Amino acid sequence: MAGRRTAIMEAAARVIARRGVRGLRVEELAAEAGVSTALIYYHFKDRTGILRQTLEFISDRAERYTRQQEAGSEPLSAREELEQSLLLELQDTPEVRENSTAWGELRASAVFEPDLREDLARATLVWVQEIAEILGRIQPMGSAVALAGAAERLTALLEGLSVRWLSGGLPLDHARALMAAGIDAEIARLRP
Amino acid sequence: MAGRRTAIMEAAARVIARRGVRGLRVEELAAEAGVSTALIYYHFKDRTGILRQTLEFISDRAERYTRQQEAGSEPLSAREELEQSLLLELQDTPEVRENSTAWGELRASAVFEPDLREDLARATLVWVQEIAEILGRIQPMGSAVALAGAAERLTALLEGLSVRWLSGGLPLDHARALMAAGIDAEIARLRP
DNA sequence: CTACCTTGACTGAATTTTCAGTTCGGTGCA
DNA sequence: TGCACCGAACTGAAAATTCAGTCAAGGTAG
Repeated sequence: MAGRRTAIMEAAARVIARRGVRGLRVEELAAEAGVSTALIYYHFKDRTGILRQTLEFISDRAERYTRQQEAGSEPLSAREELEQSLLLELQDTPEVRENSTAWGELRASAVFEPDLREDLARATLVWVQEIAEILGRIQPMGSAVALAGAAERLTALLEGLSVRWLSGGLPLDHARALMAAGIDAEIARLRP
Repeated sequence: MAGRRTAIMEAAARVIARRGVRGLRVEELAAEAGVSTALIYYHFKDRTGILRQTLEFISDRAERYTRQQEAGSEPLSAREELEQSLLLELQDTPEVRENSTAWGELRASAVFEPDLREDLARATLVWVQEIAEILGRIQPMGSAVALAGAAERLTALLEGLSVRWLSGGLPLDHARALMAAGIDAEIARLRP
């Protein structure tokens, strides 16, 4: 039902999280997906095709994923929503780790592969706008430019902290504390 | 006099900036350094060795490079020094681009290669402490913890903005403006 | 002085390894 | 009948790594 094609991309996301884009071996991918290598070439043109499609898949998934809000419990304040949304990416669960790692790889790869930039820019824009919108609810009198700026900084900060965490230089709880303080600083800055 | 060994690492930094850690081919490196591939193996154990040593080389160079201060002109205020030091990394000169790109690659690679982590952590620590020290001169009554936190955030933010710039998603002047505002926010946060 | 050795830097040309990508006979199933 | 798929061998090329030696500088015994 999920479709083998999708299963392959899901597996690719896991392998990328484990080995990196450069470290993805199509044989390992086949094993991870429980599929023959031949099938991979049946569904995708070549390795680059796998990568392109998977990275697109990842960025789509990342968009959906941040939007996983309201689950029946009491509605959050805008401030809580902001914290939740940003701190969501700093958790040591397989799912988050996989997504953050893959996202980091996507960013890093885009430095050398212009092909990837468009998707990346689009996904980033959506994300930034989402954060800006929440910030707008916290500080309704903030100018659009100021809100957008704060959102860009917060998301960039999160990415920066995230790589440090994933590359072993920053314990998770410390990263979370830093992020929380960053949110404070930006919100404080929005009121004159 | 510079020594072939050093020349190889300099060439490696250039190749990494051009192709990424992932894209470094030892044959291309040899060509770039004007040297035979065999010489590379004479000086370095293997490809991983080249990377390890080069990345150490890059981080040393980056330290020196940020410290390029007092050049006869009037002494800067601590605030100016902070801005200069951080915005230095957001410039479109070949040298800065090369260093930033290579540094970003180092970070990204460390996610998958634990070998690289130690050097990276050490270099990051030195950098953070340098920034914390400058912040301490701006806000002498700030607690050490608060100063360190602000320094960690500012450096992480810079890294985050830097990859976005290098991956084409963020125009340089905008990145600089965001960074400057981030500095403001952190300094404001340091005074109670 | 000189013939002989040693050593470190270096090279060109293999050799070996690693992968992407292909092919093909065959299976299950709708 | 044809689509989705397996599996496993195979090809070809790109890369990494090694090898057998050259060359120059310096030392040293006779």
